[in-house]
Amino acid sequence: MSAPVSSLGYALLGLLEGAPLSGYDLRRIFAQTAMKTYSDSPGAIYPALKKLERQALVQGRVEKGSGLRRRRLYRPTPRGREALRAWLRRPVNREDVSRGLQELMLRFAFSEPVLGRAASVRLLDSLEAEIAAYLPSLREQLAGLKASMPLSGRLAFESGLRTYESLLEWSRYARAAFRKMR
Amino acid sequence: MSAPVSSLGYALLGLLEGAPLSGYDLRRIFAQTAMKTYSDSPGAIYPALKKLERQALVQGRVEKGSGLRRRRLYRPTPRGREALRAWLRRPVNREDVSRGLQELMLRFAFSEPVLGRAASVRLLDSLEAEIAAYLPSLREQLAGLKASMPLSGRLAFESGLRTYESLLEWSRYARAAFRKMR
DNA sequence: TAGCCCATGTAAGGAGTTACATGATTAG
DNA sequence: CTAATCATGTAACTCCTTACATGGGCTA
Repeated sequence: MSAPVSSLGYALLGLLEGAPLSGYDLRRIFAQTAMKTYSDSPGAIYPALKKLERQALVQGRVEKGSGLRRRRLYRPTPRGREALRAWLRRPVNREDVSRGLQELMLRFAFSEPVLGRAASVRLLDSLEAEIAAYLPSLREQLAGLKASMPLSGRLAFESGLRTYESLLEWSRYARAAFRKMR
Repeated sequence: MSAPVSSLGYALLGLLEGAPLSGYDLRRIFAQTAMKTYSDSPGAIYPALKKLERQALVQGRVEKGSGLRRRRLYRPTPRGREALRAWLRRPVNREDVSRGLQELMLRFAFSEPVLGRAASVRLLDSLEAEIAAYLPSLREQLAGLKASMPLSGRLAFESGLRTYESLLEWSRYARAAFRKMR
């Protein structure tokens, strides 16, 4: 019974699945790329890597090579690879869409290289289903609150609605992209 | 020198500005409305309220009235009202847009009832400026990584781009809504 | 040889999570 | 009178934040 893996933990596992990386590499990725959700602070990354290692999900070893500085490169273990896959295979649920979409998008980003196109499309399936189920309840809520809300509150709410609507459109676009590549 | 106020703290202050509420009321708001970003757990709300009270930003008092259960109703103090205003007046910066838009939207939602339309429009101004400055760097990043990225990674990135593009459109729509109401 | 980037780490503290505890009031 | 709901709270734990510490190697 391994302890639960945090969102940051999965992000690290996913990146390591692509290539062995050091803590410093990972920090640079979070600092420089659009993965701004995750902190690049050493106080976050290094302890997280240690925890994954304690859980036997990754293994770090100091790079031996032409007189370089000590650099601990981490690789996923078989158990780590399996944990990542299980995470990527989880169908999208209400929580995933109602509470921040960035973790979901990270999952989607990793899905194809790790599990293959079919799994990515399955993620899109469940994403569309969840959004389709969520949108009406949001629209209802808006209709109910419209009268009592200040204008800027209503507009902020509508911005949320638009986010989900445009995500649905994106999902269909993503589907088409997968079809084209077959 | 008051200690910093957390995102949750501002959310509470903003809601209390509208009407005096109890911890339980606030939990229900977070649980039932679309403000799913914030937790409705008692272990989050009650300590946060106590902290705000320690900082003299809110004041709680037990409702006296027709034989009711004890209910501690909180109201913002003058200092609390000023802290909320200062938060709402902060112009949008890169961090605000690159790292989760929900807090930003909360600020916008409170802006009009607390500060008035002009302040809401100023927020839109700085939001549009930030997005306009951020988008090109994202597009560049995408162009650079396109080749080395798996398809689902590219698509996830594009979903982020679309989010910002549609936020720009929303901002113009929001502007128009304010003009109409003049 | 000074200064800068590479690279890893720790310590203290803040804030949220889960789970538990407690008790009052209302509905059936 | 029993269950559900209202209402507030605490304790233990985890995780992240900020700030500091350390030292190797490269470049001017």
